[in-house]
Amino acid sequence: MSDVLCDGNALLMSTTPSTSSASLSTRDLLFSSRPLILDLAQLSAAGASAFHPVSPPGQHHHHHHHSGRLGVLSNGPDSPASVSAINLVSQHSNAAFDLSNVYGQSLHGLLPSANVATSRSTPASPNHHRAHHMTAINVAHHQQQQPVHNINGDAQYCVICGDRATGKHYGANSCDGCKGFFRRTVRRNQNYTCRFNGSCIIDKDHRNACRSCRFDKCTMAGMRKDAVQNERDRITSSQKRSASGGGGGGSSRKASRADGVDEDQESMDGDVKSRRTTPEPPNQYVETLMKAEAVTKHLRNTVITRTSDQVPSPARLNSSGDILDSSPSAANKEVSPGVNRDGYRIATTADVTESMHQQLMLMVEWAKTLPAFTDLPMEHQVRSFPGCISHYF
Amino acid sequence: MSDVLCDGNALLMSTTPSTSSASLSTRDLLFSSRPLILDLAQLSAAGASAFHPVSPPGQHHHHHHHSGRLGVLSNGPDSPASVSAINLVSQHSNAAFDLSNVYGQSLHGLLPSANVATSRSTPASPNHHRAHHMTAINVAHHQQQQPVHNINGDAQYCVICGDRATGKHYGANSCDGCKGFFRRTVRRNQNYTCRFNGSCIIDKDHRNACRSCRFDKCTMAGMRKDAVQNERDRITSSQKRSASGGGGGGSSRKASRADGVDEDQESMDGDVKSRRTTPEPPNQYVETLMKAEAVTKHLRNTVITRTSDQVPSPARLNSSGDILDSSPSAANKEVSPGVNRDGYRIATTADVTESMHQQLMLMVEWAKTLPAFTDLPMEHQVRSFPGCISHYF
DNA sequence: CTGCGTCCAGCGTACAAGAAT
DNA sequence: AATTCTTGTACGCTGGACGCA
Ligand SMILES: [Zn+2]
Ligand SMILES: [Zn+2]
Ligand SMILES: [Zn+2]
Ligand SMILES: [Zn+2]
Repeated sequence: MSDVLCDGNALLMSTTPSTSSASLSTRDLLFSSRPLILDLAQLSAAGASAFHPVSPPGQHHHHHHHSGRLGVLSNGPDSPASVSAINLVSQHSNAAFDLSNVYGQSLHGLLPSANVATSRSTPASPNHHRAHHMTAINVAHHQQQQPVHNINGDAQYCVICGDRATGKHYGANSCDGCKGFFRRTVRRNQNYTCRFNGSCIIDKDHRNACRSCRFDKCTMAGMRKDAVQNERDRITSSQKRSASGGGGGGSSRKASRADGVDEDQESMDGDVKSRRTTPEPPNQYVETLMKAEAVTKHLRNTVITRTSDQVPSPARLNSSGDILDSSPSAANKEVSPGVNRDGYRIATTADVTESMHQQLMLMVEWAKTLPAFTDLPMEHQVRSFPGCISHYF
Repeated sequence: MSDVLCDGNALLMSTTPSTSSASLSTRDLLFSSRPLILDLAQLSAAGASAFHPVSPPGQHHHHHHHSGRLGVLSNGPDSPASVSAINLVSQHSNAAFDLSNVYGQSLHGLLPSANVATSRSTPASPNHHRAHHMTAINVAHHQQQQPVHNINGDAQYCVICGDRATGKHYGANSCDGCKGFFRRTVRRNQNYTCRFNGSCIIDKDHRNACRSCRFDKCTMAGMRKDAVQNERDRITSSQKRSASGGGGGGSSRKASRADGVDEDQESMDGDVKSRRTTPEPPNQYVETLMKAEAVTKHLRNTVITRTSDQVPSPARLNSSGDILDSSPSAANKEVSPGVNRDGYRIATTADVTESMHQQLMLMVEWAKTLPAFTDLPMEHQVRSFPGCISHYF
C-alpha cells in the first residue's frame, strides 16, 4: 500500500548514497554546473562569524585591535554528510519532481553574481542617528564628516566607539557621548559589570549596550579619572530675572526647581556591590552552534543512512529509541515490486512521511542541544520554532 | 500528467486553511508524548505560511475574528495570508502526511495575542508627570495638566490619539502610550493588519482597538523608525556605586534581582520572538537576522500568496516576475478530477516542486542579505548551503 | 581655540496593572 | 488559577548645545 505513483514521472527513492549512482544523483543535478554544496555548519558558522561585527559600520575602524576576524572557514569537513535525506530523482527530463532541477535553477543566477568581497564597509552610514549632530565642529559645508582629519592631522574619530570625535576629552580623542559617559561614571563612582564575558563590541550603534565594556574601553583608550573635575556650581540662574517677567521666557536654560525637589539628575553617591556573573558570552554563539552541530551529527548521519537504506538494508537503525515512536514499520513493508534497474524504487508515501518525520526530528533534536532553547519553558520551546531563524529551515 | 497518486494514502493539497482533520496528524505521530511541535511551514519557510511573521494561522479553531467586542483586538487580523503553502492531507486516518494539522496546531497559541488593552492611559492619573519637566513655564502648582499649551502655543496633545502629549517622541508630539507602542512595534519588527478597512479611529479610548491603524497613524504623524534605538544595557536601579560615604543608599527601585535571573519582560528579538531565558547576546546577531528578515519579508509574503492561491484562485500573482522562472503553468493544469469535498485536491508533483522552488528561493534571498554571506567569494557562497541548516529541510 | 563644566530633550529601561488565554 | 503578553507611567541615561576660563 501507499506507493506513490506518478503517471508521468515516477518518484524514485534512491537506495544508495546518491553520490556514485550512475543515474543522475540529486547532487549532480542540483549543482551540475556549479560546485554548490552547502554545509550548514558552515553557514551558521560562517554566518556567525560574519555576524561578528567584524566590519564595523564603518570607517571608524581603521585598524583597531583584535577585532577578530574569524577567518573564513573552508567548508570541507562536513560536506560529505550532506546528502539530501530524500533524494527524489525523476526519470524524465521535465519531471516536476525533479528537485534537482529546481534547485539547480533556483540557485542558478540567484547568488549575487559578483559581490565577492565588497566588504561593504559603508563609510557613509553614520547619517542616521542624529542629524543635528554636526555642530560646532562642522566646517561650513561638507556635511559628511567622515574620514576627515582635522588640521593637525589628528584622527577625527572617537577612539572608543568610532563615532566622530569632538576633540580630546579626559585624555582621549573622543566623541561627546563617550566624554559624557566617562564623566558621569567617574563622578558617580559607578561600577558596572559586564553581563557577558567582558569583550563586548563598542561601536557607535552599540556603545550603550554594555557600560562595563564601554568604560573599560575608555580607560584603555587613555581616559584618566583625575581629569574629571568636581561638580561646579549650578549654572542655571541666569535667565530668570531678565526675561522672565514678561513671560518671554524663552527657552534659555531651565530654572531648576527652587523648591529643591528637583535634585537634578547628575549627582552621585552609592556603595560598592559585587560583581554578578551572568551567563552567556557574546561570541560563543558560534561555538554553541558548532557544538549543537557536533552533537546532532550522528543523528543526521543515522537519518541519512536510514533513509537511503530503506529498502536494501535489513539493518534499520532503531537505536535512537526514544526519538522514534511513529510508524516505523510502515516503511519497510513490501517494496519489492518497485525496485528498478538503477537501484531505485518507487517511493511510497510512507517513505516520504518517514523521511519528513526524520527531518523534523533532527531539527528538534538540534534545537534541544541549544542551552538557550532548553532553558525555555516548554511552551516557549514550541513557540520558538516559528521565529525568524526557523523560517529558513 | 504528473499527479501524485497514492494507492493507499492520497496526497492532497489543501485549498483551505485546513483546520480540523480528524485523522492523526503528523504531529500527533511525531510528538505524541512530547509537546514539541514545529511548524514546518515556518520551518522551511516554506511550509509556508508561517513565514508571515505574524501569521496567526493557528487559532483558527477558537473564536476569533468574529470577535464581537468592538474595540477589542482579537489577534486574527495579522494573519490573513497565512495559509499553508502545501497542506498535504491524508484521506486515511493514519496518514502521516497531514501537515495541515501540524501547522494548525503548531501555530495555535503561538502568536502573540493581540491584546487589547484597556487604555489605561488616563484614568485619572495625571498625577505626576515628570517632575523635572515642568520647568520654566510651570507655575508652581496646577497639577492638572490638560489642555495646556506650551509657551509656543504648540498643542499639548498627542497627534496620534489626542491624549495629553509628553513631548516629542520619534519625531512626533505624542503621549507616552503612543511612544511606547511605536518603540515596541519597531523593535520587534511587528507587522499588523487591520481587520476592518484600515480607517479605524484612533483616539484615547480606542487607540488599542487596532494596532495596525495606530501604527499607521504614528508613521503618518511623523514618527520615524530610525529614531528608535537599539537595546541598551540594563539599568537595575541600584547600579552599584562604590563609595564612600555612608551610605544612605536607599534603593530607589525594587532592587531587581541581583542574581540576574530577572530577565525582564520587555526585550526580545524576533518578530515571532523566541523568548529567551538566557541572557542573550549583545546582540548584533539578532540584529542582523532581524534586518535580513525585514528585507526578505515582502518576498515571503509574495510566495505565500502565490502558493496558497495556486488552485482556487484564478488570480495567481506572477507579479514577482524576476523570481519565478520555473514551471508556473504546470501547476494549474487540469485539477478538476482531484478536487474533493473538502476543498482539497490531489497535489501534483508540480505543486510540490513549485513550492519547494519558492522555498529555496527564499532561503537564498535571505542568505544574500547577510553581509557575512555576501562577503564570501562566490564559490564559498554556493558551498555554504548544504550545512546543518539545509539538513533540516 | 581647547577642554573643562552644566543643562535637558528625548532616548532608554523597569514594572504594575490589565487583558487574553 | 496560572501564565504570558501588552500597555502606559515613572524615572534613569545619553549626548548635543552651550557657558566659561
Ligand atoms: Zn565615542
Ligand atoms: Zn560587556
Ligand atoms: Zn497618543
Ligand atoms: Zn484598523
